[in-house]
Amino acid sequence: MACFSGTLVEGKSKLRYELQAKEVMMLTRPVEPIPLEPATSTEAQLNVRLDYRWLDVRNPKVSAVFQFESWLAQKFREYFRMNGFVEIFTPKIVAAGTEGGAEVFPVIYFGREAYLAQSPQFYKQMAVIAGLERVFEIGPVFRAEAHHTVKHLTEFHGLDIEMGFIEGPEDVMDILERFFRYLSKEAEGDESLKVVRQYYDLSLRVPDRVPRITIREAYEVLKERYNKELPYMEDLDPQAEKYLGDYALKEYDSDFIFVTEYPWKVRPFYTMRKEGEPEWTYGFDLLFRGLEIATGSQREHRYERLLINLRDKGMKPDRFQFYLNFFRHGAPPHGGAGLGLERIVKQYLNLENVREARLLPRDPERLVP
RNA sequence: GCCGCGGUAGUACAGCCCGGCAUAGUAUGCGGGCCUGUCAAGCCCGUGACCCGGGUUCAAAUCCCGGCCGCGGCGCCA
Repeated sequence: MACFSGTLVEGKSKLRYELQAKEVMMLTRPVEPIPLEPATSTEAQLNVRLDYRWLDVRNPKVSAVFQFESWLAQKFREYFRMNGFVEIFTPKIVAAGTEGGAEVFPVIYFGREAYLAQSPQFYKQMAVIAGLERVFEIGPVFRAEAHHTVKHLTEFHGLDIEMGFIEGPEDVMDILERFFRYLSKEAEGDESLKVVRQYYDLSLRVPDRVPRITIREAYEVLKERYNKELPYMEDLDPQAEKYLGDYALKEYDSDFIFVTEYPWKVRPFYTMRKEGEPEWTYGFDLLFRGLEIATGSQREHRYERLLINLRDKGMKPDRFQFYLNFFRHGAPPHGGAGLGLERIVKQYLNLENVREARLLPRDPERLVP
């Protein structure tokens, strides 16, 4: 690595300029030839690039991803603070997983069993109940699922929001929708994104009204337009998500679509069930170009109902007593959502793999560098 | 976790199906040279590899088994 100083003059080279060096300072001398050429690093396979990430990211096209990610996180913070949300910082070492399932990483905490937080879910709700009213957090989340896909990481960054005194899940969707509209507008003119724009198309289709369809409507659309039949009351599969992304684009000129009123059986116990139709919920997903980037819902804020929900899920209330306690002294109607930072970046920049949107990705096999 | 495909120089590929006909090929990189205001390009020379462990066979990069790793899909999910 070296530092050159001199005069930049016009030259005959491809770049049209050349530096007439007056001084060359050798900063450090490599101990071996470079294994990955920064200028062409993206021609190598992703796993090789990740092995030599410090070289790969010297490629301006790669570094642009992280400049954009930094910008995006900043805009998230900016937008929600602007709207009265308070940034919170919740523990990542926790006593229980959100659903109490096996998808958490166990850690030994002074001889006791603890886990790496798979979401700030419980604590952001607590913060709302505590009177912070509207909160958000940007923080790491951990998932111990052995996924081998282009959209899963075992460690990623969650963009979480939670808001109190809502009228319904629409309030949460409204603000998410507005956030992406804001993002799109900001991305258009931002000078700091100049380099990023050289490599990536930053235009976003966010119509005045982002489509919202119930999952029951989605079943119909899938069946009629795409000849894709999903079992009733089941979750969308990846192909279905892609179809719905296509549907949103063609029918609404939108990169986004909300799918609402998910079945109770595929949603966590803290989700509020639909009034009069307890088999359905006020839970929704947000699809961005056919990929789930956010999950949200109105939460159940009534203590007795939470107990019923837990029982219906076959879960032991005592394991979640610390969480249930939050609701013992009154809780406002509230709701929120969790978004995946890397997934948003992946979809926004049309990257092929979420790993590209993470400086040092962790997956079931990769632990270094 | 399950299924499919794969693992050959620093990198990207070919060869493997039909085992010996290979001193394992090509491109690029790297080292040197020629050429040339410089760089790049072009040309020449050189450098450097069969994932690991078993098995089959006279003979394995090539066939079989196991492991590890990689890619993708699924389940699941942000």
